[in-house]
Amino acid sequence: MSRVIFHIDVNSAFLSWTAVKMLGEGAQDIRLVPSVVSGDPDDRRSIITAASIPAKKLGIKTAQPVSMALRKCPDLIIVGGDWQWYKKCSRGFISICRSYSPVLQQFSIDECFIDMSGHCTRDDAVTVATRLKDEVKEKLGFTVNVGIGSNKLLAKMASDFEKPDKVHTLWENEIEEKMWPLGVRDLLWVGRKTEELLNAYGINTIGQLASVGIGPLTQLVGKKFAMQLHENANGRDDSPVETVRGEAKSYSAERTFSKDLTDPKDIDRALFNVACIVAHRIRRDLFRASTVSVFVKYKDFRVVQKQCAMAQPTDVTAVILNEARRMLDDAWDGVTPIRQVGLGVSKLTHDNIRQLSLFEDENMEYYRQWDRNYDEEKAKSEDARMLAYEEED
DNA sequence: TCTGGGGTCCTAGGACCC
DNA sequence: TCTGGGGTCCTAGGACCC
Repeated sequence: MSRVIFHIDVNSAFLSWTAVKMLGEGAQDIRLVPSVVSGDPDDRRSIITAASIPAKKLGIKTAQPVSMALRKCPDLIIVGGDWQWYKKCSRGFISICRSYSPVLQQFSIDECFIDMSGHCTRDDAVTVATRLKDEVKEKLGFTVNVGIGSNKLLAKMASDFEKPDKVHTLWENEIEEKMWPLGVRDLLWVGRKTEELLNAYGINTIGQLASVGIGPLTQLVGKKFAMQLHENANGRDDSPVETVRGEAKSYSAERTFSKDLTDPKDIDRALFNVACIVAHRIRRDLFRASTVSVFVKYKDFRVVQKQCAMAQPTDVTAVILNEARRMLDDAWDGVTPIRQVGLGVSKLTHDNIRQLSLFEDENMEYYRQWDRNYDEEKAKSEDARMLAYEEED
């Protein structure tokens, strides 16, 4: 049976959302001038999260360092992000999409797929998609692109065509004309490394990739990835629109320093901070973790990672931090300057069985109380920020 | 020019078991 | 003492996504 899938993508999401918020505060519309959103506008090491179309026309792209963008456009407007506001915008956007079809898969904060099979036909798909996009614009004040196809891959490729505020189709009979002339990099799952590899073998367009046999492709990228690339380049994808989001498999947090650090005290302070954040998140989601990992990134971007399995799963900050400290000692020579430090947990479980251990740290109850205090403070400050936006409604 | 932060999945090698 | 082969788990590293 043939399906009708929409992929809906907010145009320059963080920038559009920030623009809507600033318009409400009486500011100019930053979408109409060269502007960007970045993590910390005052930090030269931060990178661009979203750029306006006028900024993109000057060669400013997402993921570029702010310092580089400033060279291209000295009077660039740089604004910081506001996560609570973005979540509110995202909820409004998803809720409108869901009213068109309950079979919805949220792909990220600003993208989703909906399965429109049964809600519209191929013939009126563009009309319905146009109505959806106009409804978002009218009710929420920002624009989206809608891509339409018979599967998720084609829909997603289609939404990436000309922006903003557009509806595009990519049906099977349009693949040759609309998709095959594109460079391989435009295909989902082909990043910089794979592009370089394919180019080195004379495979430059998606059409060329589509005609390469599985055998030669397997030699290049391995069997699993070869199968995926071959199917996708030919426009095939039978994955369903998944309405239930799977549970998280890992949590992590990292900090990049404004200057590379060598003082163990500074590095330990950062490790402490990320441990608090990660442990708080797993407690919030009622998880315990069995594996802790720590990583450092050096000046030259070389990354060293250590991971270890714990005797029993835990959600206690102090326990996680101690493992991380031990591994960091192992990973870092104590001399080489460090750019970034991170901590992650995985092997998550909801089990709440605490095995009695003869060697349980006698301070454990103190640690748990410390965590409860931390969680309370965190909840209070988050409620306060959220409330600021809820009151506007 | 000099590169954030948060995730997922895959691969390869070694340990260990049968 | 030396040998095959399969399965699983662990760790390290690397690719990709937004």
